[in-house]
Amino acid sequence: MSRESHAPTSVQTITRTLEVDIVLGRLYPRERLVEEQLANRFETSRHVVRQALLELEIAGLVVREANKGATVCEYSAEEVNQLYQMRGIVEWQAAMLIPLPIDPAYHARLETICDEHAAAISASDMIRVVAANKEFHQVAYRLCGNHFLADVIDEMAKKSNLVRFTSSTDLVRLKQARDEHYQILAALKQNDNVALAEISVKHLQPSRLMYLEKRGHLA
Amino acid sequence: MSRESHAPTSVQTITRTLEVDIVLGRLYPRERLVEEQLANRFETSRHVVRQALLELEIAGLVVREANKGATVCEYSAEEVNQLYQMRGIVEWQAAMLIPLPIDPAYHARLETICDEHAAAISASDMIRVVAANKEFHQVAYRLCGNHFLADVIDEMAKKSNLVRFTSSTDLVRLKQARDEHYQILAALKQNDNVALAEISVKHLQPSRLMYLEKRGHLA
DNA sequence: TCCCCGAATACTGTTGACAATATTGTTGGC
DNA sequence: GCCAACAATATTGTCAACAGTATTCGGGGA
Repeated sequence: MSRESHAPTSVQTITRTLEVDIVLGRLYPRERLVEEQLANRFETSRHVVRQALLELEIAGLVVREANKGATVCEYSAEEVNQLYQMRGIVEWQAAMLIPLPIDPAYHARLETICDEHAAAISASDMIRVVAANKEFHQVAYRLCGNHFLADVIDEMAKKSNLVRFTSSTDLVRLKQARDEHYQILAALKQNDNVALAEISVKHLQPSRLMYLEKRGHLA
Repeated sequence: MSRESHAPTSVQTITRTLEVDIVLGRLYPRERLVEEQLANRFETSRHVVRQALLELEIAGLVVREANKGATVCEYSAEEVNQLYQMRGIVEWQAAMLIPLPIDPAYHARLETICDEHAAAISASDMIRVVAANKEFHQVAYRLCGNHFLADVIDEMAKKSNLVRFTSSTDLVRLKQARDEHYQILAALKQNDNVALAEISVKHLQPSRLMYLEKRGHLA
C-alpha cells in the first residue's frame, strides 16, 4: 500500500504472519484477536501488535470495536459477491491495460513462479502454494503500469483470503488454478489482451462459487 | 474504509482535520508533519498523533520514513495520470452498475446536496464546498450497490485531493463542477447509465489537466 | 578556503505503568 | 429459583519518560 516498503519492522512481520494465518484457515472469521496474547506469541510489546491490528483493520481483514478489541472479519454472501464483482472489474481492466508485447524477461520470471507454484502443489506445501500464487499475480498485474490499480487488486485479493481458503484446500481446485496460471502466461506470450482478461476473470470464479455453494447461497 | 464507523475517537478527528488541511491547501506536498507539533496543536499526546499519521500513510496521503518522520505525499506527473486513469475506471464502472431507476427519494437527497454545493460556491465558503462535493459523490456512488467499489472510489478521491486543490480554487472551475453535478443528477433521473458514466468521467478531467498544465507535463 | 569529524540538537521509536471501559461472576432481595 | 445491583476480572486506551537515530552546527587540520 505504501509507496516504498520501508525496512521490514516487527509490525510488518506480525501483519504478514496474521495474514498467512487467515489464508491458511488457522484463524476463523469472528475469532477474537487479543492484544496481549498476540504480544506474547510474537514476543513483543502490545504497542506493535496494536499497530499491526490497526493496519489489518484498514486492510479490511479485521474489525475493531472501541474498547472491545479486534476480531477476524466475516463477509456475508452478499459481500462476497460484491468483492468478487470488484475483483472482476479491476483484474479485467488491468489485463486490458498491459502493454503487449512485454519484455520477454517477464516470460521467464513468470514461468519460474508458475513452476514453483506447481511444485508446491505437488508437494502439498500450502505455505509455498500461497506464496507462489500471490507472487504470480502481483508480478503479472504490475505489468499494467498503473500502481494504483495494481495496489487495489492486491488489496482485494487480500480481502478475498477471508473467504478463499475455507473452501479451496482441495487438490482439484489447486490444479485447476495451476493450469490457469499457465494459460495466463500463454496469453501474455501471444500478446492477446482479451484472452488474458478473460482467463483472469474466469480464474476468479471457482473460489467464489465454492464458497457460496457451501453456504447455500447460490442464486 | 472500515466497515462500520466506530465512535469518532480522537484519532479519527485528527485524520479528518489533516485531510481537510490537505484539501484546502493548508498543507503542501513534501511538508513535514512533526508529531510533537501536531500533539500541541490538537492538545493531545504524541501517541494518538502517531496513530493518525499511520492511518494517513496507509491511506496514501503521507509518506513516513523510519526515524525521519512523516511528510505530505507528493505525486509525480506520471502518478497523477495513473491516479486519474484509475478513477476513470472505477467511476465509470460504478456509474454503469447503478440499478436504474433509483428510489426517487435519492433524487431529492442529491438535489439538496447539489444546491448546498452551489450555495457554498456562491458564498465562496471553501470548507462547505469541499464537504458538499464529497457528500454528493459519496451518496451517488454508493448507489452502485457495491461497497468495495464505492470504498475504492472514495480512497482514490482522497488521494487526488493531494493534487486537486492546488489548482482548482478558481471560480470558473468550481462553477463547471457545480453544473456537472446537476448533469449527473439529470442523467440519474433519465435512467441513462451511459450518459451518467460519461459525465462522471468527464467530470474528472479538468483537475488533472490543470495540474499537468501547471507543471508543464502536458503530452 | 575547503573538508572531515565529533558534539549538540531535534525528532522518532519503544517501553512500562496507569486509567477507562466492557465482560463476567457473585451476592442479596424477592 | 430468578432478577437486579454490585464486585472482580479481562482487555483496551492513554500517558509520560526514556532510548535510539538522523540532521545540523562548529571546530581543527590540510
